[in-house]
Amino acid sequence: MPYSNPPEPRQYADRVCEIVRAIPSGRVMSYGQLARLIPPPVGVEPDSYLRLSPRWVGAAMANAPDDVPWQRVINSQGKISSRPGFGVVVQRKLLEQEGVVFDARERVDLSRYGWQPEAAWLRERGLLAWEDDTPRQATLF
DNA sequence: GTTGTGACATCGC
DNA sequence: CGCGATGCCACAA
Repeated sequence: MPYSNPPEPRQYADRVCEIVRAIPSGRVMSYGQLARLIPPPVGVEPDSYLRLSPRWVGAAMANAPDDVPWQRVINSQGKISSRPGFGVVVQRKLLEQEGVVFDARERVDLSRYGWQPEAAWLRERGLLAWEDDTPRQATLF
């Protein structure tokens, strides 16, 4: 499994955190969804980017500053991804305090709690907001 | 130099 | 719908 890092990990993480900070309380985004808003760094092929970037987002969350609502990032199945030394219990509790409801299978209904930034907000920051959701070569990292 | 192991998504059964 | 395989890397100890 490709666990490579982005060309400029810090810069990439900053972009990720900027988006996560914008997620409203009580809403969630998936790692992949988040990644697809950020254009592939120069030198990274779009298909490689699709394959690798969700992990990069995860890595960014692992080292996120305290002001980043990391609990609002979950996986594409609507479930909390467990990490070593930090059970899913804490994250679930934080989300429930924000009003997020989990079903019997520990899943969140993404069609209900999923969130996506406004197109204008994304444009201002050089992020992607195309309908086809295809990552493009667009940024200078 | 080796080894272990990561906050994922997608596709085929 | 669930489960397993795939991707084939970087970095700390």
